[in-house]
Amino acid sequence: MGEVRTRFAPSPTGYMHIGNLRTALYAYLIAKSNDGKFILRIEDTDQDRYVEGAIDVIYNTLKIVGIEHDEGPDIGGDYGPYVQSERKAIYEKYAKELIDRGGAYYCFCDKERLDNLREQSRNKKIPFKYDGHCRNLSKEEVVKRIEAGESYVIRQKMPQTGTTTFKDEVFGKITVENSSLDDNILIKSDGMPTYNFANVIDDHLMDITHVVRGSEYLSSTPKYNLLYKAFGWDIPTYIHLPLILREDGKKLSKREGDASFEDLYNKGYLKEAIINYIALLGWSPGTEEELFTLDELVERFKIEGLSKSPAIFDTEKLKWMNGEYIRKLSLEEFNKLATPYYDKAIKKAEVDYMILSKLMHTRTEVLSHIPEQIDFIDDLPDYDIDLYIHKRMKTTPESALKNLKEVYDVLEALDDWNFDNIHDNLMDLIGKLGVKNGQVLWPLRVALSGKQYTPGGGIELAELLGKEESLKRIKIGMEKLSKS
RNA sequence: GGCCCCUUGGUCAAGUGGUUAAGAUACCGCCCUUUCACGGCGGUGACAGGGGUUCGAAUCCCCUAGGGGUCACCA
Repeated sequence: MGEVRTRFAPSPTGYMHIGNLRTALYAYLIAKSNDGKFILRIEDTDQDRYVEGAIDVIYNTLKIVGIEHDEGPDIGGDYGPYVQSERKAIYEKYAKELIDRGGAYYCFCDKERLDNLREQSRNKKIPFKYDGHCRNLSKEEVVKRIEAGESYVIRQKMPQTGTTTFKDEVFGKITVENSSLDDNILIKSDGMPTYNFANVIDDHLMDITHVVRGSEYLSSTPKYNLLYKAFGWDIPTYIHLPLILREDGKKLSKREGDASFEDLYNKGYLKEAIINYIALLGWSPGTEEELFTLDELVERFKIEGLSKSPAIFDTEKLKWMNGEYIRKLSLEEFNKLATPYYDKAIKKAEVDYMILSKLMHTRTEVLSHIPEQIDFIDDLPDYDIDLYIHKRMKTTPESALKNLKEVYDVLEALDDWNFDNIHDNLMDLIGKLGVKNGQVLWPLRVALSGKQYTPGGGIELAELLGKEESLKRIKIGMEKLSKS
């Protein structure tokens, strides 16, 4: 076999949802794991759906995640142009050839007639199929009507008997009755090809060896096969991918599912985690490992590892995996990524972000969750003194008040405000009082944060908030407690 | 509805005729511990159902059920 060539052929809708990205990933992996080429082709034959800037979304996403194409509209290649709207003349030529070969025909049926047909089949409760009205027009009549300026499309002429079988690498052999195949439109009345035609022409002309796409194309693949046959072309290796479903089992939709790469990325999921996670939706390395970089995926990827059944996109697991990637970051890297989120939550207080990052690093699964975890830094929330009661710690409002006073005095006397100093002095106090750590530290943590859970304990928070603010908050705590 | 496809714990999944049916996540418990988190240890939980084939079936065949895809001058 020659060089493996795969392609990712999105239509520019301005939106890269997770399923599309995964298709791109797999196409890339199949090419790269075979030292092949990965091509980007833009399928923009639907002019009504033109979206400004949509192609940039595609470029940007691929660039961010590191899926680099070897050929494409932006970088060229030997098989261009890589934008379908620029290949109009090519499709036209092949459509004519196909007509000559008897695999297609001109059709002059207008929308009204078609709608009528559709209405009829709906009433009869049978699936709509073009009735072949124009299938056998004479050449003369066709010429005459075209010259008269009648609008036309070109339809594929499906065999009316027999079956068509094709082999898919993941789904195996699939056979359908030719009679169930509709005479699809190949060239629209605006002269543009439909996907049904363009994908076959382009895949052939661009020497695509492995066609990778979602399983929603499974049912139209026989038609494409017939096209290849009509032209006498080699049929590529088909690799249809199982769908990715939403948590409720429905197909991903951009309306509700919100599972676009962009959304996830903006929410604070790391690109490495997203790629790693979606790689595992529908593919398994066959081992127990599950953390892979893109390069490692290239190394491990095998078509045999693809599964047939659809996978549900599970945010919980993505979260966990994102946490894994965050924990792998160095403190400095984490700090850098977290800073914008700190800025969002901290407007007034002056805190050392590196100290904060030490606390947040193992406590962050998704970056966007950072602000709510540190919302107490700017403003001490108005909390209930019940917070001072901790069963296991055996703290009560009374003991809390007593120990808070002790803490206040110790901390107030501290000149050098750093973790070790705070720690040692507080521990001394605890020793002197002869109580458990929690007796002192729990009330301190509550007084400083006013929250039930915080990143870090009393000592860490004291260091973070600084002497002045810490003392102020402890005082507030004592006041609350003595009032009760 | 026709056609096509799919079906192992809540989720992702290994498994290709003989296994105590992996692992991960989630959940629960214990340990660590100044809360939480991290980390460590342990636990609950699955072959959709029914028929075959076979000495033996999660693995092969059939039926049923459930789910999905597709039936456009969209891709």
